Amino acid sequence: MSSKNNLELNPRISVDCVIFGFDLNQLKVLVIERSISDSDKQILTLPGDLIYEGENLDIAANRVLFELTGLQTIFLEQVGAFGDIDRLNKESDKKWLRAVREEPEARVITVAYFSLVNIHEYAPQASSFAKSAAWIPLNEIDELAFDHSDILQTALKKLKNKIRIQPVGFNLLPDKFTLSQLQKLYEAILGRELDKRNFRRKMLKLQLVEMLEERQEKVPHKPSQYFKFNETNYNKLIENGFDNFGF
Amino acid sequence: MSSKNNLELNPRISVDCVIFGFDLNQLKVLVIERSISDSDKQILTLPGDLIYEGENLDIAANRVLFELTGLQTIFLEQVGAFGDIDRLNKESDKKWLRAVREEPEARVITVAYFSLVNIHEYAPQASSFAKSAAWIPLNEIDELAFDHSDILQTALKKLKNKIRIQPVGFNLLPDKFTLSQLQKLYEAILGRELDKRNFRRKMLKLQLVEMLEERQEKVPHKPSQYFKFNETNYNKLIENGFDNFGF
DNA sequence: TTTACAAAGTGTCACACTTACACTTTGCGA
DNA sequence: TCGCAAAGTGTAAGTGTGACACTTTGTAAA
Repeated sequence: MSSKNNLELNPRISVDCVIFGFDLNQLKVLVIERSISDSDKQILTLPGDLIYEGENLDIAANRVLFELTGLQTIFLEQVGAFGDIDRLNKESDKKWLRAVREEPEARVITVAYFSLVNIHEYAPQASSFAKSAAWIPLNEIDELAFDHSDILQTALKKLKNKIRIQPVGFNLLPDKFTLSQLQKLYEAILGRELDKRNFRRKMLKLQLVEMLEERQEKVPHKPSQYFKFNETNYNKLIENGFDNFGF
Repeated sequence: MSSKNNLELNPRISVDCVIFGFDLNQLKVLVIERSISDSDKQILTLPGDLIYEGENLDIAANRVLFELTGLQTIFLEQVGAFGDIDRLNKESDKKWLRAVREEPEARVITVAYFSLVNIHEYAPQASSFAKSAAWIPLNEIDELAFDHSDILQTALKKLKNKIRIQPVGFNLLPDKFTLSQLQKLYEAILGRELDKRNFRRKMLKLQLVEMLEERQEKVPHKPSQYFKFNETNYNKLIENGFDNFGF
């Protein structure tokens, strides 16, 4: 088996992470601005890299995410594998690959993961590798390198589906939050507005949240109560889902 | 980079298929009984194999499925990637790998797909490679080789989730079928019994099915009407999903 | 101190869907 | 003609959804 042959036969494996964050207002995504050394051409990518020899996929995903952004100990859920033959074939992307990869022409199959984090607990730290990691609002991202737009869209679809049947928000919100903030999160994910009264009724009926004594201070309007998640019920609902599937 | 090093660095990629079939009574899964030449030791696996150089994942999945079972032109939906370091490390599995694979010790990451087929339209044909392909009732499968039990469970979970929000059955049932048969399918997937009247009401209200003129014949009881899927509404519901997500 | 502002918070009604439940019908075959 | 076995059918109580508008309250500016 020749070296060239071998190179083609055995694709490299990478992992890419779609990290959603919420700043109490907007849904954002963590992206890496990558540039070829001493040039100002930049490409925007999801945080990702090749896995190591003998490294489990989910461990690799956590490692790569940490190396590129400083984010750690995150629960990552798999989105799927993306392996189209031409996924790295855009000319603008190949330039970057040639500058950085040992075997820039090699086929790479990537396994994508996604997660939700509280944006304020996780200020990304750009590593030396990436020029910078940054939170970008979902609706301001127009093009990512490689097939990363595709990966992002698939992850977003998964998140939208997830929110139908499981509670979401524990990882995206601070310990105490207002119901309006939780509602904004749902609206950001679902991409449409919800009725305030109906939303509150639902959340309280599910006993997903509990009212705290504390309320907002120094806001120029009626201060809202703070709530916290009821962890027991939250986890129960994660297990069982909260719709009845129509039967 | 040494050859050995290279072998470890670059995992092989395979695809595995979880094919669900329904015989109007039970949910079954297509498995391959694989044996090491002239021995009677057998292992049970999902249909799967290594992908070719330069072959897209979903095309590989269709090819491998066809080669092993004769099934063709099937819509395959991705389940995910399975890449744990020790997924091929059971001693009983390694024996088979050593007999069949060029590099039996190489790491293999697999991408799993699943699909639903009408069991009567797709009688699997064992190829020369596999000793035999067979439909086995879901509840009679106790152990599969490698991590294939894990893959099967993940695919089943995906199917259960899918059925909540999308119609299912078009591919699993013959052109004409009775509502009891459709109900049995749902019960098989969900793993619990459903109320006959409520089930019918729901299916008819959704306009998912249409009553045909024809009815059963020569059954030793009141013959049932045959129904067919309303393809337009079926596809519409696949697009939009049929629950309201609670909001 | 009064006033304006801005977001919080609250209730109801009509409607649709879900759940639980038992008897009658019908064609075949003995 | 009788028995069987599965098909087929209706209703009532309860629960969730969707649409809708006004009052409350703390802050900050006048």
